[in-house]
Parts: sequence; structure tokens; C-alpha cells
Amino acid sequence: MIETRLLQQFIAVAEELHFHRAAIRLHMAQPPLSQAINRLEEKLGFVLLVRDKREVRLTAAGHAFLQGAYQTLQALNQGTEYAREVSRGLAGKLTVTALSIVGYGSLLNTFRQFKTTFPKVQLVIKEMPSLHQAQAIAAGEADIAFMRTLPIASSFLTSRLLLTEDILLALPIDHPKGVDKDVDLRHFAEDDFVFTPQALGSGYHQQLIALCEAAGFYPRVAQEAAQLHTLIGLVAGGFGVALVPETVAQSVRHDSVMYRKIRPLSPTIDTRLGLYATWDMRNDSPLLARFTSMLDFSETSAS
Amino acid sequence: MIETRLLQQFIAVAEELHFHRAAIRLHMAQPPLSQAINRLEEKLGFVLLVRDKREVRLTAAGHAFLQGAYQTLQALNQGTEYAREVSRGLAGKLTVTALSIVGYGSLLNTFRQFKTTFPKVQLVIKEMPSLHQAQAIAAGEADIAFMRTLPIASSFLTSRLLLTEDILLALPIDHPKGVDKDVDLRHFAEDDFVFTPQALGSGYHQQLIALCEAAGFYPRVAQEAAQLHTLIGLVAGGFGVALVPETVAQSVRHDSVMYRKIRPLSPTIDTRLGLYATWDMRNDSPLLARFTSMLDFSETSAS
DNA sequence: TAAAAATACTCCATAGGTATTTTAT
DNA sequence: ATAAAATACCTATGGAGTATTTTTA
Repeated sequence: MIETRLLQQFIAVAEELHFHRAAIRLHMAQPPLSQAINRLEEKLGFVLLVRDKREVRLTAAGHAFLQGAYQTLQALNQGTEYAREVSRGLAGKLTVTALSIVGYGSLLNTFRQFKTTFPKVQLVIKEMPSLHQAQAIAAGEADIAFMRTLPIASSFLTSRLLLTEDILLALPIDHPKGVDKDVDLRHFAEDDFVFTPQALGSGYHQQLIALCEAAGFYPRVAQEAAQLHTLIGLVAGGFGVALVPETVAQSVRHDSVMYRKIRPLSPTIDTRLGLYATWDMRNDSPLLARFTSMLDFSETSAS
Repeated sequence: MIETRLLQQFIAVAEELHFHRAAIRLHMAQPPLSQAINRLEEKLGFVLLVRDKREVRLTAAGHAFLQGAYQTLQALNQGTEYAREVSRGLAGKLTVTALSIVGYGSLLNTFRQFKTTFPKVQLVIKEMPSLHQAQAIAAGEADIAFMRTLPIASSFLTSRLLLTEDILLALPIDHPKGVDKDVDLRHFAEDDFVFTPQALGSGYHQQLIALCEAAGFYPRVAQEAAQLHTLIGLVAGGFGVALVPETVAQSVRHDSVMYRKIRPLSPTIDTRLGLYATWDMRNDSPLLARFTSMLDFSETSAS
């Protein structure tokens, strides 16, 4: 393998076409430079320079090798520079997973802020179910996940509560029980419900079911929709009512749909939903550190 | 500057994620490998690997640097390999200049043969006036020139006669003086002539004029055309007659044009035209050597 | 306690320096 | 005679080896 020092020495001679001047440029003496070029030619097995009649010229192969030497040093410098920027958290890739970014409210602002602050950073957002998110974090395929639930305890995973929000009931604007500012969920036991599919939310989905069960009924699921705007569309179309987080209600609006707060059933049943950020504590990505420092966590934390 | 040895050592550790195994792969002991990676990190100014809890992991910067290391070594290997092929005359670029390749007959076959024999070689053919050709050869911008004349003697230029050919007279098919197999140029003293512009041919052009002068007249140039097929087109259109080399007559044919040999005027006046190959004898391009060896020169040579 | 990396040192290969010779104009 | 590269020989830096210690699971 040819050392970069040798490439630099060859470049100097090839550019100066004069061993003495090249040696000066390299801050060394002429004889060892001659020896170095000889070594290089020896290693390569073909002649790079012709030294005759008081002049040094490049051979065709020498010219081709010079181009290769330039490209090699350029690749080295660019690679080094890029790695340095990555080490400073100014370049690289940050992979974020989330259930559905629609409705994550302030999180979208953080994404926007991050992208403008670090324009060289590639911010990849992948939407996937909670279970896949946890796997992606564990496998190192993603840097940070935003889930509705705390993942199964792992010594390497860190989770922090980002925000808590009310669960709202979405109902058609002409629904007879939606006259008040807030509603009693028990009055909707006989209503049809529209839900996201089980797989999409896992813990999130279970929490909504649990809320209904606390109100004394198991919801009759009339229709399922993976996309939140489809879900709200179905509510508007009269297919049923739906339970949605507050931030979703803020971003997914519909003329024929109104959102109502749920009156607390008892102090033990939580009508609020958490949003958790989860990452691998072994992940030393400077970008992750910069990203998490931009998030404002709820004072209550979890590991 | 980071040496390639260091890159190889880093790649081994980054791939094995184990100093001992990497050292075995590199045919060296583990301690100096640890030191080498430390040196590398020291030079770079940032950490590439985290060695903790019995496992070695790449940092984000380490991962980025690994990609750079791969690209650097790839550039080096490709550059070396390409230069080796150039040194063997299997790759590279051969720049050929010519007045107009149309009609150079067997030369076109040589081009074709060369391209199929050395498919990796880029064969560049540039058409330009003789004077520019000579300059291009002298400046090293072209490897070999095909001219109608011998260039001004230069200690570095080599010229060899490729072929000699008759000068033919092109005349419209209904021309009254074209009945015989060959013609006497003196009978055309009063005819209009069509010529290529002076600049295009220089010596070639002068030689045609000289032929007319030997026949006792200076040709009346009715029209000029740089392109040979335009020239013949003008002859067909009745704008005049034209003097053309035999190989041009063979490749540029026209229904309304006939070609006639010129009867020798005297033993001293040459009605034949030479085609010379000229190159710089200092040019050590293996491709040039391979190319010239494909040319079959006329037994008469010139330096 | 065992496995892996770091530390401490020793050594020698080789890149580079100095003096000189060779070569070509 | 002169300019430039090659040769000869010497020196010393630093990369690699061996023995040992430190670290952590």
C-alpha cells in the first residue's frame, strides 16, 4: 500500500518538475526525495517520471497516477473534514421514529428549529408502530423514538416524558350529547366508535380502551382508520365518535367535527395521555445530544 | 496527513470491533495497534471508538471516518490500477489530429482496429489546419498528426510518410474535356476552380496551386468550400472543377461528378501527394507506440 | 476471575540528512 | 563549467514487539 506521504512527495515533484524545488516545498533535502520517488516507482512497478536532458517530465502513466493521487488526497481530506463535523454535531444523520407526527404539536417546531440550526444534518423521520420503534432504537437503526408508552425496561434505554395531554372526544357537530363544554364518557356507551387499528398504537390504543372500560363499557368499534385525518373524516361522516389526543385535535380540524373534553371519572383513572421520548443511552451521537437539548421535557421524568 | 497504514489499521478495528482480532488480521500485536489508533485519534482531534464495558463501538464520527477511509483507499487503488493500465498501453487517451479524416482511406481502418483492440482507450480525433496540428504536437496537446506536408524541422519531431496518392481532377459529368481516362491539366487553364480555403491545407493547398502553375496557369478560384462533400457538391453544381487526392475521390462520390487522372506534365513535377504522420519523439506514451506500430508506413521515410 | 485493552519499555527498520559523485549541456 | 539528479553512508524518529498492568463484567 502506498503511503500518503509518498503521494504528497510525488505531487510536489510532478507539479514542480524539479526535484530540488519540490524538496524545498516539502521542507526536506533533495536526495531523500529522489529516493522516495524511486521507492514509489519500485512499489508501483512502472515509471512515473523521465529524468533526462536536464528536464523532468511526467510519463503518461505518471500523469494518470497524479490524477489518482489528487483524488485520493481529496477523498481523505473530505472524509476527515466530514467526520470532524459529525464529531461536532454539525453534520450527519439523525433518525427519528414516531407514531404519527401529525398532532405532535410542539415537536414539529423542534424538528423545524433543528433543521434550520443544523442545515447539513439529514433529519430522517420514520413513522412506525411502537413495537417497531423500540426495536429500531435497540438495533441502533434509529436515534430517538416518540411513543405513547414507556418501552419495556432495558438497561440501555432512556425515556423521558415530553408532554401530557387530555384525551378528547371527537363527535359529529350535530350529535345530541355534545352540547356541553365537556362530556361524560358514560353517556356514549351505546355509541359507535371509530378507532385506529390496534397495531398502530399498542399501548396508546389500550389506554383508550381502558378509559372506556373505566366508564363501564367496551367500545363498539364500527370502523378503523390508520390515518388520523381519515379517522376524523369518518367521525364527520357519522360513522361514530372517536377518542383522540389533544394535539391531534389541534392539528386535524374538520367543519363537521367538534372536540369535547372528557369529565374525570375518578381520581384513579387517567384521562390524560403521555408522549415519551426514548433513546439508547449508549448512543453517543452529538446530534442526539443536541436534539434532546432542544426538547423541553415535562418536569416528571422516567428512566 | 494521515497515512494509509493508519487507515487500514482503523478499518480492521472498525470492522472487527475487537483489537486483538484486528491485530491478527493485520499480522501484528495488539498493543501497537492500540497505540496506532490512539495516534490516529490524536491527529484527528476527535474520538473514533469507545472502548468500554468489554466492547468496542464506533462513534458517529468514527462511522463517518470509516466511510471516508473506504473511499480514500478505493481512490488510491483505482488510481494505481488505472495508471498501471496506462503504463501498459491498455488505457488512457490518444489524441490524433488530421486535416480531414474523410478520404484518409486505410487510416480509418487503423482507427477502427485500434478502438476494438484497446476498448478502454479514449481515441480523440481533432480536425484542424496543419499549422495548428504542428503546434498541438509541440505543446503536447496531441499525440500524432496526419498532415499533407512535412512540418518545419524540429529536433523533437518525427515524421514518416504514410502513403502517396495521385491528385485527381473532379469535374461535372457533362464536362466536354472529360471524355478520356486521364486528362491534360493544361486544357483547364480557362476553367473555373473550386478550392478548399487556404488556411485548411497550407502546404497541401500550395502543392495544388504549384501543380497548376507547372501546367502554365494560375487557377481562377470561383468558389471555396471547407467541407469536402460541399466542394464536390459545388463541382456537381457546375461551379467549377476541383483537384482532390485519390482517397478523397474514393470516399466522396457523387452521381454528377467524375474523377480523372492527371497526365504527368514532366518528370520533375509531382502529380502525387503525400500523407505524413508526425509525432513528438519525446512522447513516451505506450499508446502512441502501439498506434504507430499499427500504421503501415511507406518504405520511404523522413525524420 | 477472566478477557480485553492500556501502559511501559525496548528495538530496529526506514525515512531523512550530509557529503559526494555522476551526468548532461 | 554548471546545474541537477543519483549514490553512499550515517542518523534518529517512530512504529512494532514483549512483558506487564489496569479495567470491568
